[in-house]
Parts: sequence; C-alpha cells; structure tokens
Amino acid sequence: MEAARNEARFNNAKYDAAWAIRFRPEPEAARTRPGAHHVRYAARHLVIDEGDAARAVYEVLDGGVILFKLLPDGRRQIIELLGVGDVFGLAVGPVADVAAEALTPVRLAVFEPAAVDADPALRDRLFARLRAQMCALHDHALLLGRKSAQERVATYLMRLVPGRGGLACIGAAPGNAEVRIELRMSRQEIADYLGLTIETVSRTFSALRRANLISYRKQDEVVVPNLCRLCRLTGAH
Amino acid sequence: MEAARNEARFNNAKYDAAWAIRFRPEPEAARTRPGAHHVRYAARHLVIDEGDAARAVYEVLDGGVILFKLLPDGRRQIIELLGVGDVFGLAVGPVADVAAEALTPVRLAVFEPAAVDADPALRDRLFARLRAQMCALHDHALLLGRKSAQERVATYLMRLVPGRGGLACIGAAPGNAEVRIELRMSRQEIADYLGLTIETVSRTFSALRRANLISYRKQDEVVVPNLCRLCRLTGAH
DNA sequence: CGCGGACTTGATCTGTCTCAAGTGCCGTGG
DNA sequence: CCACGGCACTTGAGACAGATCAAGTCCGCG
Repeated sequence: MEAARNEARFNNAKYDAAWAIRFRPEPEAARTRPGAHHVRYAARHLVIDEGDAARAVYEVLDGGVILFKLLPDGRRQIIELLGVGDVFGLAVGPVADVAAEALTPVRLAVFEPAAVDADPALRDRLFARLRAQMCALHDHALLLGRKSAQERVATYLMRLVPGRGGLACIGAAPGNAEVRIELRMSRQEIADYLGLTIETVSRTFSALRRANLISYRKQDEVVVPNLCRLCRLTGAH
Repeated sequence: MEAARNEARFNNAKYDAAWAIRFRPEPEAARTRPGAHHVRYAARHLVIDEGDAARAVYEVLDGGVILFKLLPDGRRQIIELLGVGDVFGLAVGPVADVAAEALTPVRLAVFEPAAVDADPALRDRLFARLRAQMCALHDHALLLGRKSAQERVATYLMRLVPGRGGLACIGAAPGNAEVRIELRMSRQEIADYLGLTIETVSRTFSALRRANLISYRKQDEVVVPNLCRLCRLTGAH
C-alpha cells in the first residue's frame, strides 16, 4: 500500500515541523523600521485585497495577519497565518496574489517599492524571512494534503506554542508543564486555515477536550496540560 | 452557508491563478550560471533528503524536480513541482526542510553558501524567484485545502500548459487549438502532489477522457482539445 | 510468449461534509 | 435585574466524495 512505500526512508530526527507563531513582540524587540512608515489597523481590517495593485511590502511588528484566497463560489482558504516578524505583499507581478486581513489589532511596517529597490540590506532581511515562511508553507501543504482532521488541529495548536518551533518536539523536551494558548481565531477561521469545515473543527476540539488533551472555558483560550501528548497526535511523530 | 459567506467579495478578474511549469529551457536561455558549478542527475535521483545539512542552493536549468515530505507512516506529500528557473535548497536553519528528487533527467546549477553570501545580485535573483514560487505555493494551498478531485486534476493539467500562466485564462484567450502536455509524472506522483490517492487520480483522468475534455494513448501524454473548457473545471472560474 | 509494474476499474467503507437543531454567552433595552 | 436577540459554537443524523481493498487490464521488455 501507499503508506508502506516510503516507510524505510523515514527517519524520526527529520521531523522538526512547524515554527511557532507569535502575536506579541518580544519585549526587547525593535519597534520601528528605518525607511518604513508604520500603520495600525483594527482586527478584521482588510490590508490588501486579492487583485489589488502591489503597492507595498509589509512586516508585522505586533499582532497577527491572515493571508487568504477565495474561489468564485465563496470557498475560502487561509493560506498563511502570520505573526510578529513575518512579511507579506511580496507578489510576483504588479498584482497581489492573496488578500491580507488583520487577525488582531496590528502594527505594520510599510516598505514602499522604491525603498525596497534602494536597500539591499532590507531585501536580504525580507529574503531571509521569506525563506522561513516558505518552510512553514511547506509544512502546511503536508498538513492540507495528507493529515487527518485530528492531526490538523493538533498541529495547529502546536504551532501556537511559543518556543516549540524547530526541533523542540523531538523527544521529551523540558517544560511539560501546562501551557496556555490564545488562539485569536474563530472556529471558522481555523476551519478555513486547516481546510476543514467549522463543524469538523468544533467536533475535533470537543473530542480533544473529552480526551483531556486540552481544556478551555472561553473557546479561544486553550490550556494544554501536556504538550508532548498533544504533539504525538500531529502525525509527525 | 460557508460558500455564500464571501460570495459578494469575489471578483472574477482576480483569479489569474497558476503559473506554468516548463521542463525544457527556452532555446535562447543561458545554459550556465557564473559562480556556480553545474551537475546532471538521472530521473529519480535524490538530490536532497529531508534533514540533510543545507549544503547548497540549486537552480533548475533543464528538467523537473519535485520537493516532498514524508510522514512517519509513509504518507507522502509532494510540496512543489519545479521546472526550469525554479530554485530549491533555501531552508531556514542548517537543515533541509524538504527532500528534492529529480523528476526527469535534470541539469542543475549549484550555488555554495559562500557564493550566495558573497553575491548580492545572486541573492536578488534567488529572492525574485522565491517570490514566484511562493505565489505558486499559495495557489497550491488553495487547491489542497478547498478543491475537489476533479478541480485538482484540471488545475494540475492547466499548470503544465506553457504560456497559460497569469491572466491567460481570463476570458477566451487566443490559441484554443489542441494542446499536447507531457506530464512526466506517474499517477502516484500526481496523487501525492494533489493530496489524493492513485485510484482517485486514475478515475478522474478516466472521467475527463470520457467527457472528451482530454485524450491520451500513453498515459502521460495528454492532449487537451479545448483549454478553456478544461480551465472551467479548475474551480477558479 | 510470458512476466512484472503501472494503471484502471469495481465494490465497499469511512471520515468529513452537509443540513438541521440545539445551546451558551454576551450585550441591549425594558 | 432580567428578558430578549443575535451570534458563535456545538451536537446530531444522514449523505457523499474519496479512501480502501481487491481484481482485473494494458503494455513494454526480456
């Protein structure tokens, strides 16, 4: 069967998977970007619409942003979930290929095309960041193409745990104490991000809760009593 | 319902979708890259394995390459399908985040990390290319998250039609004459790329053939008699 | 000619979607 | 202070697209 095909090639150490997303900057982080101006938007503000002229490149300084695409019949896919440090607005042609919406109140640095053209150091920074986002997108493609609903939700939750990026989940990492996660996304947004329906997301959260893998009162404030146990459900281990 | 939610926001002109993938260089294209050495690999050669030390950055000069990830139980997702001009090997950390395998016999330019560090112009070229691939990946996330099997296969076929990238499919483009496509991928590879099983891919090809949307004798040499009719099945119109 | 691998096709199963009620919570106004 | 509405979420029942399991069929090659 398909599953057996590549089993031999698998090596556990390879699966370092998702990078954490942060919606708050580190306290010591620089809060301005030379050569850019800065803007604030309320949650839900549409920063870029798909098909807009590509006017600028943005970096998230504080808060969260979602990039999404729509199909004519209204199906929506949230393509990237961006936190502090992530960049967007880097289409190829003169037109934005995805829409960008503030997930939370955000502070953004706005780089004009002229500024980008004039500043090789800035380009290098954007380049480096894009590489990181590319890797996250690779992981997300694996999730969308091959993971079950439960694996998707578990993976999603793990991505929101700061300090658990990269190799953190290989073996028992220190700090298995309970972790609190603020989702900042509605069930519908989570569904559109994970390629599921809102009902399936809701059912999966309920099932995880029933299994004591997570708990919550407000539905976007999740407590994970044991990260490793949740991580085992991501499919990556 | 979910579908109706965003209908109002939809605007047909936005959906320029996929970029074409070419497995053969343009005849007039430069065939070497200064500052890089060049290598050839046979089809199926594993260029990079997931978890390898990130040794170099590669550009495809001729042929096709697939980037893929595996899950421990053997599930495979082909993350990117690369043709001439595309680049890979740009992970974030010191370790490759995806495996890369030659899909056809390939010629690659190999850029050592030192060469990349030393050459801002090269970085800019890689950056520009990465932006293009990012857009393709955005489109692919939409496919994996939200499209039906038939839409996936139709989208896949359209991506392999040269000159049909970008805005080409908006309205009736000229050149509706029949087009010949060489897939260069097995049914299993197509399945792993589209997040389906081999049986579903096979059935979908058969269904498209029965509907006279495509025809083929060898199963990887597809003829599309009317591109626009196929394009209408991609879900993007 | 006969073998093997890749593909196709059929029958059945199942995870997720769809459709349809709930339920809970919060804010508003009486 | 409480009734009311609205919205987001949850839950249930049933449908269905695609997965799984199991034969075939086709074709290239020795």
